[in-house]
Amino acid sequence: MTEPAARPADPIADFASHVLDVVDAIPPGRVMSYGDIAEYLAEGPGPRQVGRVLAVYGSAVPWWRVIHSDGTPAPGHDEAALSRYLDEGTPLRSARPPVRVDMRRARWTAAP
DNA sequence: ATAATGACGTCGG
DNA sequence: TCCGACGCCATTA
Repeated sequence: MTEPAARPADPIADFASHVLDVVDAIPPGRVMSYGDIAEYLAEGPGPRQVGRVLAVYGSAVPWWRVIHSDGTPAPGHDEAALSRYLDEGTPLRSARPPVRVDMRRARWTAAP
């Protein structure tokens, strides 16, 4: 091999990859919280890092299906998110600011 | 190396 | 219901 050294495993990139994969698997009309995803991956550093991944790579996945544990969408994107929710028929507890998804009904578990 | 920041979550007032 | 304080942890200044 002409590689200078074994490619250093990038735990961060690996984590990000898994996060994006999970988000992409959330069906329309359903949502997961940052904490849910962190818990599902179970080896991730925590919910905040899930948020970081979405802040950077979120444009490539259905980011509006990832919200806070209290049902409120990502800060600064509540307007765009609401539009998606209405379109997907996501159960809402409040369709007017503060926009809130009905977590009890909309919460999705990354079922295999 | 220490401090501040951030697409979080939980608790107390 | 709304807001602030803490704890958490990678990234940035």
